Amino acid sequence: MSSLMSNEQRQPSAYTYEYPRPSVTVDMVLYAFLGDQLQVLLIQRGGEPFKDQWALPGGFINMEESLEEAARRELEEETGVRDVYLEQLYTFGAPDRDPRGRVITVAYFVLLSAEEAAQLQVRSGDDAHDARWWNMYDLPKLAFDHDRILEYALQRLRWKLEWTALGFLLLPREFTLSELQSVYETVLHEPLDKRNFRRKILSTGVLEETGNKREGDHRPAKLYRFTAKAIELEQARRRFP
Amino acid sequence: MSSLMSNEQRQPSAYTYEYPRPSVTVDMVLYAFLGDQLQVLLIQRGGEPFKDQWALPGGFINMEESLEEAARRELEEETGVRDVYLEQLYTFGAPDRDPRGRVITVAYFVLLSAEEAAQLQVRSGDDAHDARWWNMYDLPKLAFDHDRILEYALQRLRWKLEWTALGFLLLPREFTLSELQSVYETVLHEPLDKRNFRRKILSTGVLEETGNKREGDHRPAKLYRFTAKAIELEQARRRFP
DNA sequence: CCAAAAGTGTTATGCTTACACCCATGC
DNA sequence: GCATGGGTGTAAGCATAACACTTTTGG
Repeated sequence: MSSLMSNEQRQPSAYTYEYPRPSVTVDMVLYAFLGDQLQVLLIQRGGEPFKDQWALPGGFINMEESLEEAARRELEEETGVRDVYLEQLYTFGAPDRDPRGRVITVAYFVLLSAEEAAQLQVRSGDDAHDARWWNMYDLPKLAFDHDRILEYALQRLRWKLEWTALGFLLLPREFTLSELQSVYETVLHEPLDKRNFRRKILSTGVLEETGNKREGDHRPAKLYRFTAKAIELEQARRRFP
Repeated sequence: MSSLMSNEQRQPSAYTYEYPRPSVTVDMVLYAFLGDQLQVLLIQRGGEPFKDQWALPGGFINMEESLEEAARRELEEETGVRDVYLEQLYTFGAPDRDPRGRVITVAYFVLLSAEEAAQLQVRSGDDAHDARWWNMYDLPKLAFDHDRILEYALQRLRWKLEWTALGFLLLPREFTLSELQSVYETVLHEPLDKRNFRRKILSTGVLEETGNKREGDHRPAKLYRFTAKAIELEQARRRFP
């Protein structure tokens, strides 16, 4: 169980263990709401395997950081963003999910506000030669088992919006109720009644008016922000018993 | 990224990698409902670290099995039970959670019926010298970060019973409504109204009468079983929007 | 004045909750 | 016959869902 380095010569590339060990990575599903669409950030792989195919951003963990620290570090290295909403999603570990060998990945789930998505700039790293946002409902073929990870992430996102008021995490700091409704309709993939939506979301007390208006082509709309208590308030009423 | 063995001499204990790798384990939280109490199976460690302290059953994954296969294999090796309700809980990977080095654990969550719990027999393995059920609300000091894992597992179990009708997974194949209510009250840690509980649980259609009665000290009680559709029916009504 | 999006109330229905007494059996 | 747990119904309050028109602005 000891994690000794090779004791003959201190060469790089020499970590020797009594039993075989898997590699462990973190992969991130970054969601943003841009151009009235639910978008996911993918990178195009620059090397084998799956060269030129699209994949989730991510990378190997370091030995001295926690899993969440690894996710936040990779996120900052690859996109420059920090202090975002992030939670662990699921751990994928089928033995054949990576042709290079046994690689277990801990998937994370990130919701970016419009401001965070705008300031994001991809540092095309060593093994990525492109990166861009994709419409969640029109994705390319994906490397590894990343299609399964995205399917799972969409389930989680839907669950979140069905049961909590966290949809505003995907919007700018100030937003209109119509914009918020658009997020819910896009994620849940169904139309919603405007009056019922407004009544329900306002009744939770997580939103407050900013006093400002969104000027546009037509009648200006009131702007809202979410209140401090909103994020931890993942309130949901119970079904049982 | 290659997982070559040492090429000098083919000794056991020689797996050499270019970069350091963590060990990966699975740990299992086994719940059963015994003696009107919510119980958790713990093993007493026979070796260092945390010698003689209580811990969750679990073990290292093999290279050719998936995470869930590893969990089911360990479960069968350590307790003899198979084909149980099992789901992935969360992955714990703080760098200092194991004093022997970097060990990441994927925690699993198991619900045992009364029959499964009864047939369970612990094969005291190499590093366990005792094993027994503990009341979930009166646990000993635990090894590693297993107290955090159990806290998380209890949250998940509560969530499950609040939102689904899966409480019967902890009972025998035939059970009375009072027994089922007792499971809910114990897990949720609050008293429930008998009439409302019965109406609600019966209205879901996941239960059916077996026609048999539980004979006992007093008036015999009708016995129920869950219907086939019950397990996948993790129905819950939405809060938003 | 026209187009476009913002904003607003009411009603019917069904679910939730609170609450108390009789029933069947063993001893 | 009494102690014990099994079994049952109703009414009030609340949340939900369905539904259409007026308001405000820009061009």
